[in-house]
Amino acid sequence: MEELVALCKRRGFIFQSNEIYGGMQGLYDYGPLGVELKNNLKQSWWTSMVYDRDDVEGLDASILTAPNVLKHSGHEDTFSDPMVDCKSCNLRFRVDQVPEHCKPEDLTEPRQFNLMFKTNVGPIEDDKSFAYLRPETAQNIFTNFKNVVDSTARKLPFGIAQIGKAFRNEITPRNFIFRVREFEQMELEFFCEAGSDEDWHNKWVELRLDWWERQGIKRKAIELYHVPADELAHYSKATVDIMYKFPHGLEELEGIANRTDFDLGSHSKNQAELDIKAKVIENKASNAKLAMQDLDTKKWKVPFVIEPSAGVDRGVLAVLNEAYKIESLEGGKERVVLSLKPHLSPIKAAVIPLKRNHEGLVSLAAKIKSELQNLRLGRILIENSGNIGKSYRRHDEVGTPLCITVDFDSLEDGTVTLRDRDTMKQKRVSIEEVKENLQKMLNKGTNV
RNA sequence: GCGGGAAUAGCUCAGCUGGUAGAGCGCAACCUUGCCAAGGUUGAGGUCGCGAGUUCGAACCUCGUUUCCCGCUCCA
Repeated sequence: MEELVALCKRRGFIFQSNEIYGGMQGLYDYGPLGVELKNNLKQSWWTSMVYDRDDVEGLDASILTAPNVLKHSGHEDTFSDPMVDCKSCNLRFRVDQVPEHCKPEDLTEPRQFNLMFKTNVGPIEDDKSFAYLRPETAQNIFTNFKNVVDSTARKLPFGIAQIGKAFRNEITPRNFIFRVREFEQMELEFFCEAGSDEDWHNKWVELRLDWWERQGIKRKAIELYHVPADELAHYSKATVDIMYKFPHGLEELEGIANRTDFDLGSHSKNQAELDIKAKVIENKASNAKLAMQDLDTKKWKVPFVIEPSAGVDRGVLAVLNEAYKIESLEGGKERVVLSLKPHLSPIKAAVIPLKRNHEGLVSLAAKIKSELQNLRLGRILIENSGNIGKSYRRHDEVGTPLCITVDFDSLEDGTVTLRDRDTMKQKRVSIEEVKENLQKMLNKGTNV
């Protein structure tokens, strides 16, 4: 883990937030290469979830969330607890659940552990004018359910996908970008008929495993965890966690939950008419019926929801960890390589003039760079640091799959050297052939 | 939140019993017809995480604090 953290900082993937003022716990910033990697991972998810399917719509909703939403979702009750620590047994309890053997003099003052961030909205600061920063992206998918159905004429089964920031005031952020207070989620809420929910649940577990494999996560580095009944979240009927062998241990990368009709039911008015299976609290604030009408029976039914919910930051960490390799070369040298899948690589290709201050080489390299960039395949970099060996190693370390070297022969015969990151093999091709080589490389192993 | 460890240049680290900071790599400029990180010359970077205290004098001692790591705890 430490090597990975050092590489991330040295090469501009991930920095500690607010570092020049001492840093802030549980917050990280993505640097020049990190933002590319993260965007590529999100794009791959969006492509596979929305573009490649015919039954999913996208959404990008607000982060600031009305208190009513998180009241009826159950978060206000489950995400906010006054806790005390017992100094003699070293355990923490909710104030109302302290066992008898803990003497009052051993207890600390109760402290509020509110996992949801609040912020003030509007000019007046009082108890009523606040909003929450959403603790998950799921809720405003549910609150937009009717909008999406009405504007797209969707029928069951169908899904709504969203990628976005979520915030949790974790007590102990830890393990680099694994557990942080501000993070990004990629969530799909897939709505289906009650009764078909278990089949869809199984299907989504398989689909998600496939996707992670296509991002370079080896199947044997993953274990499925069927969450036992007493550990299930308040909304869940069944949850399967995709556990990945992170550097710090086996932990959750994605959770696929069967949220039943809990959420749509909770956010609906006139619940008694809807035959809701989940236990929901009465809702007098909502003005909507989040249900679908059965055209045969004319009855309104609340769909069940299967939720594959993946952490973007955890995904970045997993992908980096899988790709990170140290190879031993002859002469006792070491080579650090990030064998990222090409579609995830922050830089798709580096164009390197063999001699950095030779005008002919540099301008030909710049021309090639600009032509490749126009293919819109991602970032192409002109690398002009002078020493060819160092340039190759540098790009190995940041995962650039292809290097294109312009030398003196290039000026004569219009050919360049292509160098492959994983095999270190080189081949000579004409400048015209570079494009198709690059394209072929990027198509290899993507989700398309 | 508790216990333990750590923080010195961009990175890795040195700095003896307190006497106002060093190395290698990296970086920048120039030179080098150079294809897998170790060619040459020159140069720019740090007040030693932050704040107090002790002392004639603190990177070094004391206290506090921030951040990171490990173990607990917590973890929709």
